[in-house]
Amino acid sequence: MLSERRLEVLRAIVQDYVGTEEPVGSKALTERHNLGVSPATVRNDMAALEEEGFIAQPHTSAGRIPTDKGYRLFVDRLAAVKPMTAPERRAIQNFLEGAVDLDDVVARTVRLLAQLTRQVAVVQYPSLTRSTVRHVELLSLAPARLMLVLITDTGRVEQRMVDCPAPFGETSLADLRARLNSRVAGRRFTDVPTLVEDLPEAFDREDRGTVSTVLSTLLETLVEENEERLMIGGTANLTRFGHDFPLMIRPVLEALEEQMVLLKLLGEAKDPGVTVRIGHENAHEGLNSTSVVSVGYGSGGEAVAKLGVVGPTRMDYPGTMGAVRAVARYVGQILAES
Amino acid sequence: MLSERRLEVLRAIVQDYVGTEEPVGSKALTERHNLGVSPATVRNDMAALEEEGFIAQPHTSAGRIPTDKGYRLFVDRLAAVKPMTAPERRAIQNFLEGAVDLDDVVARTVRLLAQLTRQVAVVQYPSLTRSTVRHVELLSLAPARLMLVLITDTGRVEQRMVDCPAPFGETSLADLRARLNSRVAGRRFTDVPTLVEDLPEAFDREDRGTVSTVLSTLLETLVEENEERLMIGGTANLTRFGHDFPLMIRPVLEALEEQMVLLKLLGEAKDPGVTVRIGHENAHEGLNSTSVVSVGYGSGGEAVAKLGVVGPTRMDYPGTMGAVRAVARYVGQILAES
DNA sequence: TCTGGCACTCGCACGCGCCGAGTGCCAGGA
DNA sequence: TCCTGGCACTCGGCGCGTGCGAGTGCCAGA
Repeated sequence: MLSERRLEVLRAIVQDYVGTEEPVGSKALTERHNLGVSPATVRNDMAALEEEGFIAQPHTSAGRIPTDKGYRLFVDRLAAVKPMTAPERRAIQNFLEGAVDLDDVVARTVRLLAQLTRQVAVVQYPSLTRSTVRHVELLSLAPARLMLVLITDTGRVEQRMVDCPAPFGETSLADLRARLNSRVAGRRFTDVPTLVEDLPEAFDREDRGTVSTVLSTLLETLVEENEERLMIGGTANLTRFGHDFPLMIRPVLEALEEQMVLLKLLGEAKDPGVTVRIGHENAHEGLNSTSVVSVGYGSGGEAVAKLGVVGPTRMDYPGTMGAVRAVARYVGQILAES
Repeated sequence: MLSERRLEVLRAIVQDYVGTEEPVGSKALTERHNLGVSPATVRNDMAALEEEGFIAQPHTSAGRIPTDKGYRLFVDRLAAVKPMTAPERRAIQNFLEGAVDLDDVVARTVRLLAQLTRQVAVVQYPSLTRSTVRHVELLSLAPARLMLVLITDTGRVEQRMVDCPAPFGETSLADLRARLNSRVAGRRFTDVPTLVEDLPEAFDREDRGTVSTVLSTLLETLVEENEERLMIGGTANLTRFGHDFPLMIRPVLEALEEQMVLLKLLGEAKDPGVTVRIGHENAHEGLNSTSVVSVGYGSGGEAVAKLGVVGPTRMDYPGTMGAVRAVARYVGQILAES
């Protein structure tokens, strides 16, 4: 129903508005893009686009700006993901390769994403529930006090204190450690509960309490949504939001401080590729004037976590999507190596 | 040289300005505080205070606002740290007690501080170099690939990958693990280098390369300023900075993103009690219009790290100092228990 | 040394008018 | 049928002048 030219006009509006941050009028459009028609024609097209809800006027007698619906159409049908250039790809790789441990990988990824996209970057730590167990370690700190250390194949390490109901001998400890590891090492975390179910039965009556306590601590660690962690960065980029930003920036900062909000935000994107949520498509009210570009990453083919950026709806979608996708790819590689 | 009343006037100015965020004039001062003198007298005092550089006028014929020097005098001589109330103290304790591991303690502390002070909170992880070793763990991931896990008495856990120059047997590994722990467990990290110096000599020639590699990885982990980590939160509070904030907020956000800047900021405060750095006293330019209130915390008497808040120079110093001190105290307790 | 009085300053809010970018509509032409 | 040039209209932004009021400095008198 929308003619080819009208789509072209929409694309031109989005591109100009993203560049100039100012409402774009019919005359400016014809001057900067050779659409082959006069401003008057463009005006008619604009009226039609406005009728359909793809663009809007901030005030009468101003230029047009894209609506969320307009950006949606642009992303879905008018824009191609812009691939990174070779030097950019090399830079990404170099930057990530120096990482010394998982925290470092995540921290570097956040900084990298923030720099590349000039937006706020969010990186989720590899999910425990979607990883496999590399090793479980038990340390005796005091006669009735243990430390449980959990290590995943993605390099993530979690530790928990365990207060035992009764003192636990060094031999029992070694036994438990060995049995635990032989059962769960290399297995997926989601399988752990059933794998250790009958473990207490292998121990003396007096040790069973402690073994159960250790196991329940282990299982608690895996409870979804407790185990998720993430890191954000590049919040200084929010200051480039626009001239009217003082009122925009606060709800965004507030939303970014809520782990739950961000996790939901990333979690909602089920798409295997890059997902874009524009303006009001985001459930959280504070993020109604932002877009979220996210993608899963993982060491193998499977995604173990998500990463993405949060920026104004008026953003360079092709470039941002390209950067996000590229970074996710390289982070996956780095994790596979470690 | 400054009479008692003039100090009283300064105190009144600081208090009013902190409350109203607006320059305060002589008339308003006499109305809100019973100084026992007329506005005209206060005006003379103000002129004197301005002469000495404690207060300033934003423009001719406006009220006065305190200068950095004025705040400094206020903090040093006119203000007492405001202790937390009993319910507040209970709330702090309750909030921190639910923490499940060190990351959680730090995360909760950041949120707590940000909420209590309504400012940006910064919490440094317990320094490795100022902690003692609880345990060193070595795991074999592949024939020539180890994972080194370092656990401190404050609950901090660091892990590193080690690529061995030669395959390393399971018995050698157990041997190294045992020797390493018997030497360093319970010792201060700063002593570790000398304690492990001659360790390679106890091993067969073929294993020495690997042992050395492990040790140098261990030592690298301890290099100061690489090993420091921190967490920040409450950046949304920056939006309460003032009406002129758009230009203020960016450099602050940028400074907060630089780990190094923050570490220096906290590191500079050598005072055993609460330290306050006001405005231009902060070396970093972006923080010239902010004040930093920080204090050391630790499980015992000794500080293992710092925490604090960053806010506008126009802040409630007594209250902020009280909150920071109280939180530090409770975090110390929590760490001592774990 | 403090106080009341007084003239002065100056930032700010308000109202006004101009300018110009941008629009919608319409009649004429391909 | 679709495009184009022309035209009248709208309205936000900007510069300017004005009045107001909070606040000041200074001075003479208690």
